[in-house]
Amino acid sequence: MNKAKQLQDKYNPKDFEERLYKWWVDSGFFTPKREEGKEPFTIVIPPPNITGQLHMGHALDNTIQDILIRWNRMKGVPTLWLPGTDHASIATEAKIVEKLAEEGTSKNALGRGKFLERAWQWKEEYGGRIVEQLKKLGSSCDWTRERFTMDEGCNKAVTEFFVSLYERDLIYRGDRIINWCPTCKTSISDAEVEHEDMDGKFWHIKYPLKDRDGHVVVATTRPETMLGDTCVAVHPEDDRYRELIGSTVILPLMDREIPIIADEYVDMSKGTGAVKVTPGHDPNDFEIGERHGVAKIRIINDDGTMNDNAGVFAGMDRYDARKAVVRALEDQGLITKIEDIQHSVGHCYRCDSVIEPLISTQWFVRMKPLAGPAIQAVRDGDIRIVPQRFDKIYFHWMENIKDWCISRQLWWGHRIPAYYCSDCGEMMVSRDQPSSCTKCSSSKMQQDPDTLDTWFSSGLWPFSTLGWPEKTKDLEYFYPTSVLVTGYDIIFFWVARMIVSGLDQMNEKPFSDVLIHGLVRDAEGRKMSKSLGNGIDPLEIIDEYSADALRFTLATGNAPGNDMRFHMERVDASGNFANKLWNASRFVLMNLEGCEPEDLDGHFDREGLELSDRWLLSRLDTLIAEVEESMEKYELGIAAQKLYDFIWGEYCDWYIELVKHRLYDGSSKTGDTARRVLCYGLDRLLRLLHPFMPFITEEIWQHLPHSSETITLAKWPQSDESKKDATAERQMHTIMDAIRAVRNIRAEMDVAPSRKANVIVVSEQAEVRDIFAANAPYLERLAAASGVLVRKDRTEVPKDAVSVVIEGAVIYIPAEELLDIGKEIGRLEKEKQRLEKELERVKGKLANKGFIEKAPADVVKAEKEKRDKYQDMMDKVMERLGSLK
RNA sequence: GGGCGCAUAGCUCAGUUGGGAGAGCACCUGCCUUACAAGCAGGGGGUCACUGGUUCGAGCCCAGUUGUGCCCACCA
Repeated sequence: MNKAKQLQDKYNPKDFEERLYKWWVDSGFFTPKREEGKEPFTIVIPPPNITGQLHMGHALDNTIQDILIRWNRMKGVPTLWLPGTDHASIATEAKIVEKLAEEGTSKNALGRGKFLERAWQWKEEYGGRIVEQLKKLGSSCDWTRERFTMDEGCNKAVTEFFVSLYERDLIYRGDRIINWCPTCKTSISDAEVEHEDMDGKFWHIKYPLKDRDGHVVVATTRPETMLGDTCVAVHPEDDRYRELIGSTVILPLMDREIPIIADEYVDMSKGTGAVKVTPGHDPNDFEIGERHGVAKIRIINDDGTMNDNAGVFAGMDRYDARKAVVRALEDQGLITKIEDIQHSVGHCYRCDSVIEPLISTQWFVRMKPLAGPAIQAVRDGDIRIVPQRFDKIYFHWMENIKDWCISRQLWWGHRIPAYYCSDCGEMMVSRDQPSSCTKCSSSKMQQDPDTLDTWFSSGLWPFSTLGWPEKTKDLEYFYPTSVLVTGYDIIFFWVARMIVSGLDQMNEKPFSDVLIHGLVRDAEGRKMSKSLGNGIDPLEIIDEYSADALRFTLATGNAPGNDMRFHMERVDASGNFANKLWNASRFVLMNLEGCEPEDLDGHFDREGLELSDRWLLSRLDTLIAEVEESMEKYELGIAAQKLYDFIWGEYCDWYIELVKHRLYDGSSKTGDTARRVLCYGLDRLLRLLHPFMPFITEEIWQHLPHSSETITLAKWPQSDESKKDATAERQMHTIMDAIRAVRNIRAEMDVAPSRKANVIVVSEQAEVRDIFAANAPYLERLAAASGVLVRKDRTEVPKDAVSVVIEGAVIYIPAEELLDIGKEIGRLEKEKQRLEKELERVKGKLANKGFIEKAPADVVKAEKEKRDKYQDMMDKVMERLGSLK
C-alpha cells in the first residue's frame, strides 16, 4: 500500500519513509525509458567505496544529485541516475589484511587465490551496506542498472583502455622514482601523496675531497639517503666550485668515491650551493642522475628498512638508520651545522605513513598528450565547471601533469594485462591471456602480478557503466552524461581522469557540467574524521529526525562550492519546517470536500476568486518562476530557501489564515473556491518541494486528489505570465499592511487579542476605500476587528483613537480608556523619525543631478513614487501629531 | 614560492546581472486563537574586516592592507 488511510496527527517520518521508498523502487519509477528524440538527463553516481559507511559527504553529494534527478524526472525528461560502488583497492585490501592479522595469518600465507576469495566474500557481505544507506536517504537511483568497478563489464573496459593506451605507446613500463608507502607496501600516484609541513632538521655534512685537502658541505633533511649518494652537484657557473667540477669526493661512512658534477638544476643561492645527489631516492636527483649517467643505488627496502647497499646500516629501520648515520657522522666530525627547519613531507593519503621516494619498476601513463584535449574541452566551455573558479585548479593540475604511476603491488583490483614468458622474458600486453610466447613459443606465460590504481577504473565510470566497450543502446542514448556532482577534493583523482579517458576512448566528453560542492565540517569547522571522532552519522540524523530534514539541511544555507558547517540547530529548523508543512497539509485535507483532480489543473473561474485567492495564485506563479531559475543555475539552496519562505511565510501565515472565515462560514459563496485554491496551491508547493523533501511530499500528495500515480512522476509546475495579477498583489499588500499595523498597535498598546475593537480606515483615495470595504472580513479575522468602518475623512473618528499611518490610508482604533497619549505620541514620533530618514535618503537621491540624468528611468520613477508615498505618510503623521498636542 | 576561498545581527550563514541590509537559532513582550506551543503575533539588534578607487549610486566591481582557512609545488 502506498499510503496510510489518513494523514496522522503527528508528523512521524518513520511511518512512511521506508514504505514509500520500497514502493517507488518496486514500481519502477526510477527506471527510465529510452525515448528517441528526447534529450535524456543522466548522472552517474560517484561510486562509494565498498568499505565505506555513509558519511555526511556522501549525504550531501547524493542529496544534490537526487534533487537534480527528481527535478528533471518530473519535467518528463528520460532521467537516469546510475548507481554503483567502487572496489577501492587499497582500502579494501587493507581491511582484509587487518582481518587476516586478527586471525593470526597473513596475505602471503594465504596466497593470491585464497586471498581474493576472502576479498570477494567480504565484498558480498559488506559491499551492499552503503547502497542500503543511500536508499535511506531517498536516492532515486535506477537500481536495475547498478554496477561495480570490478564486475565483468568494468573489467573488460579496464583491459580495453589499458591495451588501447599501450598500443599507442601511451602506457609504458619502466624504472622510475615513485612514491612508495612502506605500510601499504605499494606504489601510489603523485595525487595520492598528501604534503604536510613538519618540523625537521637540516643537517650540513662535510664530504672530503679525494685529491686534495678540504671538503664540500652539502645539506639534507634525510641524512640516511647519503648512503645512496652517487655524486655531488654544483651549478656550472658557481665560482665557489668551478674548479672542483670533475674532481672527486669521498662519500663518508661508505668510503665510496663519487664525482662532483655540474648541473643547471642547482640553485647557487640556496644552502651551500652544493647538492648531494641520491638518484635512487629522490625525483630530482633521479633526473640529475639520468643526465650525468651516474649510478642509481637503492638503499631502502619495501618495508622501510635499509637494504644491503646501506653497508653497516643494513636491516635498520629508515628512522633508526637516520639517527645512526647522524651519530656516525658526528663521531667523525663531519656535521658542521644542524638547523631546525620546517619542511613539507609526503604522506600516504590512505594510511598517513611517510612516503619513501624510491626507484622501482612500474607502469605509467603518459599524461601530457592526453591532457591537451582535456584542457581544451574545459577551456572551450564544452565542459563547464560550476562554480567556475574551480577550473583554475583543474587547469593548473592538467598543465603541469606528470606521468601517472598506475601499477599497485596489491592483489585486490584489476590485474595488469601484461604477460611475461618464463623462458625468454618476452613481454606481451593483450586483451586475452596469450597461450604461448610470441617470440619463443613457450607456453610458460605469467601475468604481471600487479594490479591497477583504483582510479584507473573509476576514470572510465561514465561509459563503462553504460556498457562500453560494447556499443550498447544505453551507451548511445545516455552518453555523454549531463552533470557530475562531486566534492572539490577529488577533482584530480577522478574528474580529471574521467575527462581524459572519456575524450580519448569515446571521442566525446563524459559530462557537460561538473557541479562542485564543498566539504561538510563539524560545528567547529573541523573536517569530520574517524580519528577525531567528530563525525556526525547521517543515519542517526535520519533516525532521529528524517531523511527529508537531513536533505533540506544539506541543501540550504550554503553557497555552491563552499564548505559548510553542520549544526544540529539547522536540522531542528528543517524538521520544524517538515512539521509545519505536515500540519498545514492536515488543515487543507480537512477542507477537501468538493475538490476533484481536475481542480489541480488550476483552471479557476476568475469570477469566483476573491482577492486573497488572486494574490496567492499570482505569488505562486512568481515562486514557480524563481525556483525554476535558481534550479537552472544550480542554486539549489536558494530555490529551497524560497520554497521555505513561501510555504511558511505566505501560504501558511497568510493564505491559510485569510481563507479560514470562508471555510468556516457555511453560507460563504466562495468557500468552495477557497478550498480549491488551497488544494491547488498545496499541490504545486508539494511538487516544487519534492526534489528536496521527497518523502513527506509524496506522503501528503497521495492524500490530495490526483490523477497520476506518484508525485515522483507528477508534472513539474510551469510558470505562466498570464497568471500574474499585479492589481491583486498590490491590493492584498494594502490589506496586509493594515493588518500588520493594527496588530502592531494592539501589541504595543497591550490590547489583549480577545478584546475586539473597531477599526476605522480613513483614506481620501476611492480605490483604497473600496479595497477595505470589500475585504473587511480579513481584518476582522486577522486583526481582531469587531468591525471595519471605511471613511473619506476623520470627522467621525473619536478623539481618543490610536492611529497608524500606512500607504494610502490612516488606520484608527478607538481605544477608549486604553489610550495613553504619551505612548501614542511616542509611537508617532518614532514613525516620524523613520519617515524622515527615508525621505532624506530619497530626496537626496532625487536632488542629485547625476542620478536623474544617468540612472535608468524606471529606477528614477520608483524613487519619485517612494518620495510621494513617504511624503504623504509624513503629512498624515504630522497632522495626527498636531491633533494630539 | 604559486593559486583559491572566507571576513555581513550575539551564533551559524544566505545575499549571482551594483538601485531601500535578510534567514535560522538565541534574546525581549503578549498569546494553549478549533492545522501546527516542533506553534502564533509583535519587537530589539548590523559604520556588511580596513583603506583607497570606479560609479549618479558599492555588501556586491577594481587595487591594496589585516586576519583566517584550504589547495598546489622538484623550499637539496
